[in-house]
Amino acid sequence: MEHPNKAEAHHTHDHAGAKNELTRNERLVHTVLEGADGPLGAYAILDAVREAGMRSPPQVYRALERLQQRGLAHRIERLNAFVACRRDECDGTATIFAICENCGCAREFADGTFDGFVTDWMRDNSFAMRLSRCELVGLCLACQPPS
Amino acid sequence: MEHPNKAEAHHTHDHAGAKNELTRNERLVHTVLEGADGPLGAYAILDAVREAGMRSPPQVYRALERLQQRGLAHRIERLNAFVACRRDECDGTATIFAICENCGCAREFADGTFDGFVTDWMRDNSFAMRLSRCELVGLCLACQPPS
DNA sequence: ACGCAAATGTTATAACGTAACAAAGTCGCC
DNA sequence: GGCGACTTTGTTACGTTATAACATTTGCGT
Ligand SMILES: [Zn+2]
Ligand SMILES: [Zn+2]
Ligand SMILES: [Zn+2]
Ligand SMILES: [Zn+2]
Repeated sequence: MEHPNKAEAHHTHDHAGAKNELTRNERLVHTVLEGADGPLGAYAILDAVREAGMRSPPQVYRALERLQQRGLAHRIERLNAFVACRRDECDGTATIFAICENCGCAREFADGTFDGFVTDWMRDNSFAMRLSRCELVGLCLACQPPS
Repeated sequence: MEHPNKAEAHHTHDHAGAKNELTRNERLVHTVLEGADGPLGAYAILDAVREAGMRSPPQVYRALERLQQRGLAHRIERLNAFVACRRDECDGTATIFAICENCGCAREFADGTFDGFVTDWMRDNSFAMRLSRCELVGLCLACQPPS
């Protein structure tokens, strides 16, 4: 049983500042994610940046990894896809997504009650948490059948 | 943007009852998961059941899908791996895992505070939830460096 | 110019998952 | 028993997602 994904959550500066420190490839990928209307798979991103000069999966995955470290992008585990973070204060350690099964939209938010639950649980159970991920799956308002 | 994973959460009977309704392949896969000391990837499961006669990935994935529907197994998104559920009342709609990055163990639990947060949020935001998944990532007690 | 570290580029391959179709088992019904 | 409908199983072949390993270039301090 071995493990991946040391990718997330280091720095805690604000997004505006972090965006000015991006390398060329990071900026390319981030721009694509910001312009997308929903989560994008790594290979969809690759297609979008190919003409700008990025041609192979490792280039995209590396950029994504660093964007996640800076809290500028998140991976949605359930979809194997990535989104740009639009919450300025977000450091990527406690994100929640509401994912629509019909249109594929993924709305990111944070919640104090959730944070409290997580904090309490890790204290009570001696678990040294590095980050938490919560994914709510269902239908967004626009996709629900008329009442 | 298209979507998968209609696999979860139908029936709500208890596990003991559900286990007696398993087909041959479902039972094989479930037995392997129950005997494992942590999450297993689909191909690891395949290796474990090969001598019993299951020889191809679709067979394993089909069994896993039906075990998940019955609440007898869960997929851990972050690990692309599967575990047997050990909570008798679990229907798979609101599971929480604490995942250790060092030893790979995944402890499943439920929590009333979390359920309340989820219920409130979906009411306040008109989101028709089908299921929720929460994955806490860090170090389990056994894997934490000595204080 | 030289040395070093970070970033980028490239190839090949590993790991995870599914579509599509064929064959065999199960069960009720005439 | 024979037939039809449905479920389960078996098999091939492929699609999608992710990473290992190594080469090259870039930026920068000395
Ligand atoms: Zn965020
Ligand atoms: Zn929707
Ligand atoms: Zn469970
Ligand atoms: Zn551990």
